[in-house]
Amino acid sequence: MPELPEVETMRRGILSVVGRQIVAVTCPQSTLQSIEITPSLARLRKQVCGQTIRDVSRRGKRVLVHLEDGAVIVMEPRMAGLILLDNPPTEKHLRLCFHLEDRSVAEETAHFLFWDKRGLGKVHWLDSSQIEPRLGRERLGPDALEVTARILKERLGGSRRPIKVALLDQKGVAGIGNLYASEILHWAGIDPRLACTALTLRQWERVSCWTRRVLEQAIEHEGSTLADGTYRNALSNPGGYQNHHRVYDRGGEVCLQCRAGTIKRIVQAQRSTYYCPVCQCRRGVHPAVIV
DNA sequence: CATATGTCCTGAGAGC
DNA sequence: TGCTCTCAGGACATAT
Repeated sequence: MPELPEVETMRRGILSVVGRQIVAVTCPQSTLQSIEITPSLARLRKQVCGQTIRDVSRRGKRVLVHLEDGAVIVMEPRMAGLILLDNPPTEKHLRLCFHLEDRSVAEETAHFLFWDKRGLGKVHWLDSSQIEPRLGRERLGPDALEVTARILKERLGGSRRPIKVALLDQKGVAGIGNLYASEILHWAGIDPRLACTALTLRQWERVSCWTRRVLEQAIEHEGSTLADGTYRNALSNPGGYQNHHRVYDRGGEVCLQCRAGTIKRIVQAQRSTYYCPVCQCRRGVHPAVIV
């Protein structure tokens, strides 16, 4: 579930590791299958031990830990991964521990952790020459916090796919996932089934505007912790944006915007989409552009 | 080329 | 109670 707001919250949560040196990487005992580490755990260890962390950045839904030699550790939480300073929800799902040099200051963390309940997450070590080909514009679109109407129309406007499905494609725009795609389109008042080719510039303006607003608001609330309780910030505290959801997982409930419509759940590209048929469906739209 | 579908993985919850 | 089944959706591989 972690999307841009959750991943950004994790990034901010571990910023205190900047300036610290990694001294060891351990793979805590687990009865579960190991997550994918590339090129390998041995190589990761060899390359990062002794390196000082220069920065922690984010690209879409990935966190990049920048090392002094120009390489990066890329952490992908995917569905159920967390990047933590402490207090993992379970010991069982601890996948990687990056140990930091001991400064003998009790308040300072001695490590940061990669925890993953389902094992779908990934950790990569990339040298400086691999960063652009793996994470550059050819592979991932511009960050969703930086989109404009012009960028959206340029990158998605030619697609015949429904707008909701196109927003999930990380090659178009990076950072939007299933939850926020529904939320953004609800605020923008746009039918999730509408083909990208049918959107007007005015509608792209609404999408870009609400993309930034919804994601920024969600970051302010430190992301969304759903009913399963999996998502946590770096200190293992839940987020708060779930209390502000307008449509996601609210199928059958009354629309909080118009108080008239009932939130509908449909499936698009094997994923749930939630929307309000009153707020988000314009009369007079030709049926052919609803895909 | 664009778009669609299958796959990985575990835990939660439903139904019997 | 404990079993089996289905579902959740990130990103990418493979198919159309």
